[in-house]
Parts: sequence; C-alpha cells; structure tokens
Amino acid sequence: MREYYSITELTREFDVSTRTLRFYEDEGLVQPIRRGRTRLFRPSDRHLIRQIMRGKRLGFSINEIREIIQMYKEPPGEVGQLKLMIKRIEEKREDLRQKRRDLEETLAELDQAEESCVERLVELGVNT
Amino acid sequence: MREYYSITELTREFDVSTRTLRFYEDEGLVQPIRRGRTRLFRPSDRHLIRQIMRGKRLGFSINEIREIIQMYKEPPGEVGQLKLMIKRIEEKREDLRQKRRDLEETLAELDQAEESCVERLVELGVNT
DNA sequence: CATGGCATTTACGTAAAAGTCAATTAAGGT
DNA sequence: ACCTTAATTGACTTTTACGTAAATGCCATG
Repeated sequence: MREYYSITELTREFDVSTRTLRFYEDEGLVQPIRRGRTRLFRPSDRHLIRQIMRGKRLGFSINEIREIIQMYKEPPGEVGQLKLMIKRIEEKREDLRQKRRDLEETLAELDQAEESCVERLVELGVNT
Repeated sequence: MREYYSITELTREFDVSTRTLRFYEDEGLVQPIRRGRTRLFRPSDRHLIRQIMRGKRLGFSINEIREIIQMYKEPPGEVGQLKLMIKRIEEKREDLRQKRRDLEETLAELDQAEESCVERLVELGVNT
C-alpha cells in the first residue's frame, strides 16, 4: 500500500479536477496532510474520495455524502449518540432502497424501450 | 382513469412546487394542455412527472432525464435512428448498472456501520 | 540560472434547478 | 356584481458544486 498520493495522481485516477479535490478539502471531507504547502493524500483520503465519487454518482449532495461518511467512522461512545446514529443509518438505507426501486423500474422501462426498437428493426426487415 | 389533473393536485401528489412543474413545462418535459391560462395535466403528463421524479432521485440532471424520456417514446422509423437509439439506451443502462453497483456497495458499508454500532451497544451492556 | 512543470492561494464566475415575490387574472360561490 | 381563492407570469434571488484566471511558490534539469 502506497503511503502518499499527489493531488494530480488522484485527479487522474478519479477523473476530477484539482479544484474539486481542494473543494472537498475545504468542505472537510478529506484532510490530506501537508509537506510545506503541497498536499499529501493518504490511502484513507483516497478511500474517502472513492466513497465521495460513489455518493455523487448516486445523486447525493455534498452534505448527504458528509453524513454518510460520518456513518462509516468509529461509532461514538455514548449510548444516546449510538442509538441516534443507528436511526440515521436506517434512514439512509431506506433512502437507498428507494433509489434501488427507482433504478429497477427505470432499467425495466429501458429494457422495454429497447425491445420496441428491436421489434421495429425486425419489422423493417433488418438483419440483426 | 382521470382525464385531467390540476397543477396543485400534482404538486401535492409529488411534493413539488408549482414553480417546479412550470419549470418542467418550460423545459419541454411535460406539455399540459391549456383551458384559458390554466394548465390541465393529462395522465400521460402525470406519468412523465413520475418518471422525472424517479430520475431526480437517481441523480440525473434535467438533460439526462430528457434523454431518458426520449427513449420511452415511440421508436423512430428510420433504421439509422433506431440503431443509434438502441446504442444510447445501452449506454444509459450501463450507467444505471454502475449506479446499482455503487448502491450495493454503499448499502453494504452501511450494514457494516450499523453492525459496529450494535456491537458497541452490546459492549456497553445495553439491552437491545 | 533560467526554464518547465506542477502546486497553491485568492478571488471572481457560472450553470442548473429551483425558490421567492409581486402584480395580474380567472373561476367559482353567494 | 362582488368577493375570495387559486393560478399565472415575470423578474429577481439563491444554493450547490465546482470552473477559471492571475499571481506566485517549489523544485528538478539542462
């Protein structure tokens, strides 16, 4: 496992701009350490970026992503906090399950759409 | 099946503002007919709104949603167009499959996070 | 030491997707 | 006819998530 990644390495890996990664730092989503002024991203930062990108693809806002990332961290020590966190995790999961239903429905409709197209091609006597 | 829906009925059903529905009309996503100045939404418009909301929850932009909606429409008559559409549909499906992978991974991590919390509670001797 | 090539900071810009507000207008009840 | 309520329009504003440009720093290499 590499110790550090440069900002440009990560921009290439995740296909984002340096501006974006600095923006995530401003937002407190990642905390690369500094050597002088240059940022050194650790594997943990890299993993966070991976999670951020996943969240983005799923249409979560930065704030939602921040919430989700909180959930991946060490569970809190206090009982009330723990119960609260479990509740929030359950909410997010419900959110994701809704997305999954949306996703399956959309996929199904696209399947149908494609079938119509293929049928149409057959009608037109195209050799598939 | 109802013939027409008023704008406010639909704002209630989908929990959006009138501004939003008018915005979608401006964007050409729905075309309610008019009686005088008031909009009458047909079941097809209602269905479109349902699809729009689904797309939004999945993080698609208005433009992407517009593209997807195009795909649900009648397939074009020309062979080249048909093949192009099939290609685009396949692309969107790949997009959705990626989202599905993201979703499953996120769900799995949340499962793990919750488990950690529950374990923690047990350690603290909380009667679950 | 000058050149090239990333990095950084600061500051301003912008597109998307609505929200908000004010001024009208139309429709329905009494 | 009048009043109220709901709907419309248009203009302006806001938020999010970065983009972009300018000025400058750091450092390796010829």
